[in-house]
Amino acid sequence: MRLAELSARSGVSTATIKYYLREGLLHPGRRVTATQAEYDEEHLRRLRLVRAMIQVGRIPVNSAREVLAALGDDELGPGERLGTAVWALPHGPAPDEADPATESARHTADALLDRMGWARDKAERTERGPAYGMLVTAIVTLTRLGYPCAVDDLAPYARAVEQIAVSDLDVVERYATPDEQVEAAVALTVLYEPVLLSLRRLAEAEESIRRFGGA
Amino acid sequence: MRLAELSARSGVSTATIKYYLREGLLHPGRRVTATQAEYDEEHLRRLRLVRAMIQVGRIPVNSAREVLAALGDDELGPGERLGTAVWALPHGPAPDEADPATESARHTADALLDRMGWARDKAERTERGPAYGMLVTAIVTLTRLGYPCAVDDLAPYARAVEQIAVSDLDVVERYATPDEQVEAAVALTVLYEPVLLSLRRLAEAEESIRRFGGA
DNA sequence: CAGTGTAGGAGAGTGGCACTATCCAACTAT
DNA sequence: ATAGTTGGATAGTGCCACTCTCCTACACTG
Repeated sequence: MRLAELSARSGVSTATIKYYLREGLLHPGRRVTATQAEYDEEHLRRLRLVRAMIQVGRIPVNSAREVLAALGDDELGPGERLGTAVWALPHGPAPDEADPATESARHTADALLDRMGWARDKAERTERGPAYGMLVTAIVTLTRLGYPCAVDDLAPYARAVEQIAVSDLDVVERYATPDEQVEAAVALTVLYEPVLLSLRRLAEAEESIRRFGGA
Repeated sequence: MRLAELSARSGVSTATIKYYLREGLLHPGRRVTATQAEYDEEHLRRLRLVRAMIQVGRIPVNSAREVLAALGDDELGPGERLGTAVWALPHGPAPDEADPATESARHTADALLDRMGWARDKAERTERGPAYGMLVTAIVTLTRLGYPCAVDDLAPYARAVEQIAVSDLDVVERYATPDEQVEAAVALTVLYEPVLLSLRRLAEAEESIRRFGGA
């Protein structure tokens, strides 16, 4: 298929596809002549994943490129591919070590992880990815704003996401090959975030009405 | 306190504070002379909330202004204030009704809400806020990308967020006055989102290693 | 095979947004 | 007195995801 058809079938403008090609988010098509190229279903799938990451996941183009590079890196084993890809997913700023509040936030985070039995030692926590840093940063912010976030406040969240993780991995395991599993893991991590956030708001609205009544 | 001190105590540059004043995110200070104004603890608190919404919640300035307007609107009762504020929180595009996939996505969402016993009729679902639309849009995207999201795939998420909502509302109820409760509800909705997302990634990493082993 | 239209590559341009730099008149501290 | 600071107004900056323009090389049509 030609660029125009790729555009029609994906709903993405040709100009934007050209931009993605330039940015290295899409492999160039098979050159048919000096000025024409042929694209296939693989390009379409890739393009949809790119759109999902950028539009749904609000992932910057640079990060998306890194994620895709990790997904397609045949040098790495499945586990490394997944780790590298998820590592490249956007995460806020690392905690500010100069801020004394970071120290106690880290303490809170560690206490929570201990209680949950996750990532038992310090090395695992920092090496496993940026999520631990994201959590510490979030706790610092909450504390600075005067909102409570002791271990007891966070524990219900941790227990809830534990169930979610089980469900996520069940879905991933439905895929046959490691390659598919890795891609699915990245896609589902990103794509279920809006599901999670919107369901949380719905659940809050429901619970709020249950407690305080309508109006 | 003067603008410079407000800046020092909040860690926000004077230039940015001036920008927020201009944009109506902060009430102007009490004018002392023609060229000087006095700010108080209330301004500091408001400024921190603004920073949290914009930096942590990535809420656009325009939306933040609407949220703050709702919070401070004395014409409304507490329930309405909360509803209006949460409504103004950012949400992706509304579902594209022209797309036939929207129809079946809505069906999936409805089935999920029925199973959970949330927002029993159609009117409630659309009037309660944009979260229902967010959910439908997310389901459409997942389906288009070929990822499963039947009711059975979503139900674990819904059950998990149900627990989270209970915990959230427990926190809100710790606050004494309705005013504080409304502000806390908005702040916690926004500020716990990064906590939720980072914990989910940690839990996924943990579960992934549990199933597939390290490396 | 001429004519007309389209494909696709390259680079510059656009628009939105969250700031930020500059200027200036009015004030404050010494 | 005078040097520095304050705060308001305005214009500018930097980033980023596109998007527009131009141009040449083709591909169909008669």
